[in-house]
Amino acid sequence: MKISNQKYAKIFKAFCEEQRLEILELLRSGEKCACKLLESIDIGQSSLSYHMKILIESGIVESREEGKWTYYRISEKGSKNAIDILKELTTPNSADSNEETFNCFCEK
Amino acid sequence: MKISNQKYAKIFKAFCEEQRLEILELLRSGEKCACKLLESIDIGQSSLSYHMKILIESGIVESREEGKWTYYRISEKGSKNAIDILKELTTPNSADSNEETFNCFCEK
DNA sequence: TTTTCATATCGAAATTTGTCAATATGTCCT
DNA sequence: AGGACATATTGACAAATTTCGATATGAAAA
Repeated sequence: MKISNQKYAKIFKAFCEEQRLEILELLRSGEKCACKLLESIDIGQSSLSYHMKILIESGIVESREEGKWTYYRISEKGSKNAIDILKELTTPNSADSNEETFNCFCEK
Repeated sequence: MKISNQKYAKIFKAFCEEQRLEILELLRSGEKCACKLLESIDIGQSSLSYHMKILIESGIVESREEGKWTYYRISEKGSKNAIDILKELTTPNSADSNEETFNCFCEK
């Protein structure tokens, strides 16, 4: 339980920061190298690198190296996974192993 | 653009933190009051209150007051909205107003 | 109306995250 | 080999988030 929450939190870290959403927005129109992203976003090179690492660790972005350059793209698999998990996290789960009544009456 | 990214980031803040995922997990099995959540989670009362505020501001959780108690539940509407946005954020967008070529060749 | 209980808010401390400048690594070009 | 370039990593600082204890608010119970 704890372990998967940790993993899940990591996935959604990709989306809880404006700069990273901006990066994702740029990647929506196709694969881009870091240098291209740097041109479009007002951020230092090492900061971009930091964000790309987080995006990759979340599984939402994949990278591909080609010579000097690193190309980034949105991972279809990672995205689908994130959507599935988000659905799970917000779906009622009556079959859960919750030994207490479902409704809380606070009647102590 | 910037404004909606800010709004979107706020939504996904709900899911990028372990404690909040734990709270959501508890709410999946039905509406709960703060006192019940406090019993299950190792956290102080004011910290819980802080997290609930973030969850509510994200739209993922709704609350209802009844006498002394406040009941929290997962918002179906907010959840659907989050899923829609997540899909949008990760879907290729070739029709985007991007005047440059879609692929980056870094040929300067 | 005084007390008690549930939750919210505040201010300070602790922790985590993000930024930048400098440097490291590794590739291409001569 | 030597220089130029693209990206990663590091360490120090800045900023944002999270936590806690104390206190405020507001409803119910006595």
